[in-house]
Amino acid sequence: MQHEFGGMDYYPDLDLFARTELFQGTPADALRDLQASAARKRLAAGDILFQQGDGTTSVFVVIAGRLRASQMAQDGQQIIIRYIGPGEVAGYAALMGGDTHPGTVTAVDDSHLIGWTSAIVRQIMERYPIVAINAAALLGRRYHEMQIRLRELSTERVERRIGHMLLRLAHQSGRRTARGIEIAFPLSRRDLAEMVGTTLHTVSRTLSAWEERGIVTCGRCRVVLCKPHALVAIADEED
Amino acid sequence: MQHEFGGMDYYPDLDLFARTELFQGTPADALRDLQASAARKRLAAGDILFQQGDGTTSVFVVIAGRLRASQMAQDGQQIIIRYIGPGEVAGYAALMGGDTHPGTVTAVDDSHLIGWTSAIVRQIMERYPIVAINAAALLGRRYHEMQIRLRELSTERVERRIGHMLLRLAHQSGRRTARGIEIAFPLSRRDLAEMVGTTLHTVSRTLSAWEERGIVTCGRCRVVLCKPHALVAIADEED
DNA sequence: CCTGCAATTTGCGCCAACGCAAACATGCAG
DNA sequence: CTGCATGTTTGCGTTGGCGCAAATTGCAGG
Repeated sequence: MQHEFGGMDYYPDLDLFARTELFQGTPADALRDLQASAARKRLAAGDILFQQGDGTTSVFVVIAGRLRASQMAQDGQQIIIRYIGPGEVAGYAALMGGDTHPGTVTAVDDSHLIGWTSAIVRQIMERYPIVAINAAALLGRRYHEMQIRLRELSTERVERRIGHMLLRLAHQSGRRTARGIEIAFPLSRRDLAEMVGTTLHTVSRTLSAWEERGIVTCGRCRVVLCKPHALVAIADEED
Repeated sequence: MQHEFGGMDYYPDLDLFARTELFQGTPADALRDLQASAARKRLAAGDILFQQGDGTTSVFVVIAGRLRASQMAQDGQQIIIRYIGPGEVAGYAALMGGDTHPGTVTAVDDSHLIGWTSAIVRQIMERYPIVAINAAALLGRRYHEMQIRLRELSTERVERRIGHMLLRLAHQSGRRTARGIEIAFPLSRRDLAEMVGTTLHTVSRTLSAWEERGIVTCGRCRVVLCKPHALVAIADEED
């Protein structure tokens, strides 16, 4: 629904490159430099890109596929921070000069990425301020997203939170189908629960109730929004 | 406990300036440029710097005092995002090219700030990449903070969340006193509740219980941690 | 010193959602 | 085709902490 990054191109062309959230607006010669110093990486669904606590070695830009960023506490409880799609950055720690990755990033679909080491990224940002400015913009957007989620989690009931999250996911990576808007990557009840701060049981019950009312259709790791407007009503109605 | 920004200096000297999270590492001539284009601002406790939804006009750096950043939903429910102290940035939207402020910022103590318009900030970041890099770093740190709070809010009980938050606040702006570490700005039960996602009633009950055990001492809008180690135990103990 | 507002404390009833448990689907491996 | 692992549904008892209400305390302004 957002950018289109041309399927499975393994060697992305400059044009595609220039539409990336980190590199948009970068002059063409800089893009060529960048491409020269980039490392390509393929991941199969389920593969781990890096783990929480790992030393920060690189920043990655997603060319195709989708990944999940998650945070874990010592006791094993984990939450999902966000899903990362084409054009977006994975491994922001290297952008901000952090020395370890604050979360784990896992591929949820087969994915293609390109990466740069922290040192190179730093040089690039010093030479081409637009890249540093883009980095600030992208981190600012994510910070803002988190503020909103924190507010939702603090003040809203579970049903409404699930509604908001599905709408957000549909917006980020929904795919129009005959039955409605489908979340375009495998999303289990547990995943959804770990995004909105509840249990898979509660998510399951909620989705069942919605399915009864024809608002959604779901299968194993699949959710299709049949009546998005009804979801909006649930998520935003006064009361 | 963190930086010291020399009390009430209204015209901060370059040295102080250079210890700011946004400008550290900036060359001296740039700092002089910056100072020339800055606008000074004083706020009394309770004054509003800007409100959620306002058009983004400026970024501010706190020289002295303390402010509170909050987020409000349509229904009036609000949460506190964070407290902003000396050396920190208020109004990050202008750093990331946003066109409206995503939250409201209010002074909780008499405060001194210096500010730059979005346009000037943009120019500065283009001319001195270190400033853009610092902006990315600072937004990254806040993003990371939010991830941790989101995880706590998702997975931990209220008592533990209150414990973590008090420890965090003490770390950011604690002041050693005879009785223990005092949170160095007015913090009501309601404020604490809006930071950890609960009600002022629950906060009050929790603090009362802790006061009984000698872990904290509190008054009206005051909290002193008498036994920080006991709080750490509550916040981090297994189980 | 008095008055009034705002912050705090505390009691009590209730319910949304959790936790556990058990049955049931679905898709992949062999 | 069959079995297994993983995901999903659903029932049921429990409870943390919310919501309401009322009493109390502390601070500021007159």
